[in-house]
Amino acid sequence: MRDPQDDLFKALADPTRRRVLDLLAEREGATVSELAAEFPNLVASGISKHLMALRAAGLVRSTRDGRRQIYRLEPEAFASVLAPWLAKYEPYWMAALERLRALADCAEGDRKA
Amino acid sequence: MRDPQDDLFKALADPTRRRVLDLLAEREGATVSELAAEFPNLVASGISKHLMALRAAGLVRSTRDGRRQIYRLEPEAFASVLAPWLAKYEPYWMAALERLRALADCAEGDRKA
DNA sequence: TCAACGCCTTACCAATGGGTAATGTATTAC
DNA sequence: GTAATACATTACCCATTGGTAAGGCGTTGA
Repeated sequence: MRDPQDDLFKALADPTRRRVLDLLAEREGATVSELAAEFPNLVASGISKHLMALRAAGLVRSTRDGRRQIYRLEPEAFASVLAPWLAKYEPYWMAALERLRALADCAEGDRKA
Repeated sequence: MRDPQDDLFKALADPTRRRVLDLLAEREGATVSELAAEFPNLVASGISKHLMALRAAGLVRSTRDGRRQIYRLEPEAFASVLAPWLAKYEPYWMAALERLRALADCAEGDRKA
């Protein structure tokens, strides 16, 4: 896998990896063991492998702190790979997004009523 | 696979399927054979399977026209699945996106100079 | 110094998934 | 009616991948 776009989408294809991203978005940095604690049905080494994939895709970044390794979200891949890809379909989903927003506004109106 | 988010990201994980989406975005609707013609190293039935996956993910929609089947982009999945997912990371990649835009502006400035 | 810790790496297994080939099913053309 | 077209579907093969278990390497604390 050399294509960064392919790396990114392959990395996002796994639900465990998406959950890891969610956790990192909430916590603003976490160690492997902290993340592994959130996955009772998984071994720590498995999380490590997932983090490798996320790092290869440029979605996370790791810094050493003693014997621990802190993982954080790396927004660069979002901007340099995902955003350009999304831009190609912008005319298509913009319209649908507007409809979604209208629906949300409508639902909000219902709650207020 | 029951989770729509999982279906969508799994569907986007394959480069052939992303290319199909690109072609559909350019052409505004195409048949299976038209799409298959763009993939010399693939058999038509393979394209059909990919289109099934894309349809299951809600990324494309198909309408019958006699014995042909026309496939189009379905923006609904973009808006109802992808957009909410992106929204969670908006604070992260917004900053990076701004930097990217600044870089683009810089490059444009260079070309003008 | 040495044992425990935190993480990475490797080897390996089972399951998934992309690919083809063959068959089935409408639909069109002759 | 019959043949050809346009896809869908099924069965099957092989490569990839998620998962575990075991071992390695650097770091920390006694």
